[in-house]
Amino acid sequence: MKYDFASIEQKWQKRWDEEKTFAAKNGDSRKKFYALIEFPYPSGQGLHVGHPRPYTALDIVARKRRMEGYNVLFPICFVDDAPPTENYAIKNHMHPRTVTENNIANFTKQLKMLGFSFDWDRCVDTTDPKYYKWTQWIFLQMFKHGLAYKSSMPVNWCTSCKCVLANEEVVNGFCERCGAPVVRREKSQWMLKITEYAQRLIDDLDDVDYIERVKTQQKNWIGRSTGAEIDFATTEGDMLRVFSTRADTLFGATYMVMAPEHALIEKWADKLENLDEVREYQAAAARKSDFERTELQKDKTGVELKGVRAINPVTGTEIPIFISDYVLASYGTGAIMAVPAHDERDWEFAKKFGLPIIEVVKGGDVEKEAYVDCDKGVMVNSGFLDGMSVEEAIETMKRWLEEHHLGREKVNYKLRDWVFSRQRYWGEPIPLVYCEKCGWVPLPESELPLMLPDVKSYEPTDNGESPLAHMDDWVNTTCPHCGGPARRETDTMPQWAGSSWYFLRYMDPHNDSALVGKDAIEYWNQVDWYNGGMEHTTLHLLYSRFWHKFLYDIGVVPTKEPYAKRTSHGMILGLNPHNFANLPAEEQERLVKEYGSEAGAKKYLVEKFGEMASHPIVKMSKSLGNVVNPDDVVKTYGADTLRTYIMFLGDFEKAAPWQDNAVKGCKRFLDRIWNLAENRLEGDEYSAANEREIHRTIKKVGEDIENMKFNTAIACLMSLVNQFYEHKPSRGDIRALLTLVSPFAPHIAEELWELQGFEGMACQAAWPQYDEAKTVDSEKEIAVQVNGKLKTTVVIPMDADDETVIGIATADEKIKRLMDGMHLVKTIVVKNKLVNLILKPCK
RNA sequence: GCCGGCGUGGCGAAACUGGCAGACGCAAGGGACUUAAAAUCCCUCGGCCUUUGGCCAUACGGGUUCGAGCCCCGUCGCCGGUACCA
Repeated sequence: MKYDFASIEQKWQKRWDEEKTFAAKNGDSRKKFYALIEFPYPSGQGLHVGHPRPYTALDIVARKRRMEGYNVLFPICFVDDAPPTENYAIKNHMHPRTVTENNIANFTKQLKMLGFSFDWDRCVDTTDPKYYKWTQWIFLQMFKHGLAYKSSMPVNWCTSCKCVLANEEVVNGFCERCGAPVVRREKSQWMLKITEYAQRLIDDLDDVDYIERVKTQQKNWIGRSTGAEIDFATTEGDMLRVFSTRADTLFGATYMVMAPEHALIEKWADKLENLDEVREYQAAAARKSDFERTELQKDKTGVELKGVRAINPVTGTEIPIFISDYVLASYGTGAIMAVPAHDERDWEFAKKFGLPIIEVVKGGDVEKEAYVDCDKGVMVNSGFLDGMSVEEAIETMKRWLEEHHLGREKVNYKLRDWVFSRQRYWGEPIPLVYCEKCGWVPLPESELPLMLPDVKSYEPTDNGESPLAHMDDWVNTTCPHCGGPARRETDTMPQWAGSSWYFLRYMDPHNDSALVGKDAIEYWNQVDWYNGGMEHTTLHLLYSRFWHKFLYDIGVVPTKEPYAKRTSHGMILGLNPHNFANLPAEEQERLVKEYGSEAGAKKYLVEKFGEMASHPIVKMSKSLGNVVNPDDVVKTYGADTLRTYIMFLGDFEKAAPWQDNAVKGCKRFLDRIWNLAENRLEGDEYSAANEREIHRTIKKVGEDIENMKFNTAIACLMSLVNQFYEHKPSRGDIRALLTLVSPFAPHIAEELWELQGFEGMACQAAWPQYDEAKTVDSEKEIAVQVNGKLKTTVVIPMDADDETVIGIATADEKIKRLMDGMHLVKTIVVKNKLVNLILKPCK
C-alpha cells in the first residue's frame, strides 16, 4: 500500500475536529500549559510559507505537553490589521467586514490543512462587539486612572493611510505598513501614558524567560539614561532647564540650544531682535518630515536668539542661545547645554557658527574633532573639578548643583507616550463624549460596547478627521454626566488595542460579564510560552506588557507579566533567481563563456538586475517570483512533509532559505517510516539491536524540542529510521518511533498507530521515557592524539580509568611506532573522549 | 555611528562546558533491481599529495593552551535593531 498522504491527512483532521481532541478544559485537575503564537493578519494573499514555521514549532511543543499529561491551551484567532484591510476594501468597493470575513475563512481553511492542534472553539475576533466591549472597558479604566489623556502635539502623519501613527510604527521616516512618507502634523490626540511604566517595563524583564535579544531590544527602545537636570539663569530672568548625562563638562558649556518648538521662545518673542528669522526657522522645521530631518543630519542649521543670553552657573559667563532642530522637543527638557569639545553634534554646530570650544577633559585634540570617549580622561579648565577623573567629576558636580539648588539627578527615557487615536473608520470607537460643560466624559460601562456604526463612506479624509465625524446622528449625543448636548469622539483605536489583551480572552472566550472570569484567570494564570516575530518586540510585545501591568494594578490579573517565556523565529527567505550561484549549470556556463569569466558573468547580472543580484538569499517577493505557497507544497508532498521540512531546514531562530528540492528529503523520510510500519509488526518489547538507539533518541528529541533545536531532533529521528532499516524493528520499537514523530508529522503517525493496532490515538499516547543507563554503550571509541594531533582511535571500556586508557593507547601498533625513540613526558585523558600523549625525543 | 547576532564542503546545516570538524538532509557520481524510466535499496562524496600513509582546511592576521570552529586581541564582510535621545 502506498503512503497516501492526502486522504490520511483529511481523515485525521476530520477526526480531531469531530472529537475535539485538542480542546482545553478550564479548571481541569491536570497541570496546565498555555502555548501562544501570534495570529496571522488575515490579508487577502492568504498564508505565506513563513507562517507555518512558528506555528509548527509551538504545535510540536503543545503536542508534546499533552503527551506528557498537561491540560494544554493552544488557541488561535484572527486579529484584523486595520489599515491594510480598509485599504483593500476601499480599492475593491467592499465593506471591511466582508473583506475580513472572507480572509478569515481562507486562513482557517489553510491552517486546518496543516494539522495544527489549535482549540478552534476558543477563536476570538477582536472586531466583534462582544470582544471590543472589553477593549473599550480597559480603555475607560485607563482614562479613569489618568493614563489616557488628550493632547495636542506634533504627531507622525502617514500621507497614504491619512492617519496618525505611533512612534513604533514609523520606520526610517516611512509608514511601517504602507511605506509612504510620514510627515509631522500638529494634532489633538488620545495618548496612553506608557512612560509611567517605563521603569517597570525594564525591571520586570529580570523575572521573565525571554530570549536575550528581545530583552535588549526592549531595553534599548525604552532607552533609560541617568544624568542631571541643570538650571541656567537667563538675562530675561526665566530659568532655562536642560538635561545632561555629562554634568562634569559644565565648565565647557559655551552656548545653549533649544528645540524650535520650545515654549520659552514665545515668551521671549517681544525681546528677540531677529524674531522674523526665528519664525522662519520654526516654520521650516515644522514642515520637515522625519525623513528629511534625519537625512540632513550632517548639516547643522540653527538661528541665534538675539537679545537673550544664558549664564553658565559655574563660570558666570554669558553665553548665546540658539534654536536648532538637532535638539528634540520631545526628549529631556527640549533644551541642551552645548559642550562642543566633548560632543560631536555640538562640535559641528560650534564650528559652523564660530563658537568657542573649551577643552575640559584632557586627552583629545578638540580643535580637530570632539573628544567624546573620554571616560578615562582628567578634568582641566574646570575650576574645582580640575585633576579629577570624569566619574569623580560627575558625582562632585551633582553634589555641587544640589547644594546650590541649580540641579538634581534625573533619569530620562527615550520611550514616548503611546499615540492612541486613529482617524480611521475600521477600528474600535473610543467610548468618550465631549461636553462643553463637563469636558471629556466616559460612557457608563452599561452602555458598552459602543458600536461602530454602519457607514456608507469610510474613506479617510484629507483634513485628518475620522470618517465617523460626518455621521451627525452618531456623533451628536447627550452628556452622560449633565445630560446636555455632547459630541462623541470620532477617532478610533489602533489595531494594537485589541491585540494587547487577546491572550486573556482565550482563557474564557465567551464570558459576557467580564473580560476574563476569575476562575479562568486563576487557573490559566499567564502564558507559559509565547513565540512571535522580532518585528513585534517594540510594538505589540511592549504594548501588551504595559496593558497587563495596568490590569495587574487594578486587580484584574494575578501576574505582573503576561508571558513567562518569549521566543522568536527567523524568517523564511527565498533563493534569488538572479544570483549567479542559483542559476542552472547550463546558464552559468553560457554566461561565463559570453562574459569571459565568472566574475564577468556576475558583473553582468548586477548590471542587469541591480545590486540585489549579488545576494544569493533574499526575502521572498512577487517580483522575483520566488514566493512559495503552502497550498502547493501540501498538494505535492502533504502537510506532514511541509511541517517536517520547515522545522528541519535550519536553526529555528535564524533566517533560512526555502529550497524546493530539499523538501524531497523530508518526504523520503516519511515514506521510509511508512514502509517500515505499514504491516503489523511483532514483539512489544524493544528489540535488543535497537534498544540503545531508541533510548538515545527519546532523550535527544525530548531535549531538542525544549531547546527549540527542531532541526537536530528531526536529524536524530532520521538516524533512528536508518537504524531500523539495518535492524528490523519490533512493534515496540515502532511504537516509540511513532510517539516521537507524532508532534512533527501527526497525520502519518496516527495512521500507522492505527495500522499497528495501538490503543487510542498517537497524539494521546504517553510521551516515552528513557533510561539513562540504557543510552550508553559498554565500550567507547576514543581519539588518541600525539602532541595534540589526532593519530588514531582505540576502543576502551566505558568509563575506564586513566591508567587503563593510557595502557590501551600505548599498546596500539601505530602509537607504538610513533613512540619509538621518544619518551612520554605527559598524558592528558578526557574521560570517554580522548587521550593526548606528549612525546619528546630521548636524548 | 551605536547595540545585538553571524561568517564551517557544491548547497541547507551539525558539533555539549575548549576534546575525533562536517551528524542529518539536498545535489552529484557509481552499483543493484527493471525491457526501459521513475521509485526503491546499497556504496562514494572538504581539498591536495609521492594514498597500508601524510599534509592543508571552520572569513582574514595574531595570541593563550597538551589541544581552538568555540576563549583573547586586531581586521574584513554579511544580517537584524536603532539613530541628532544630549
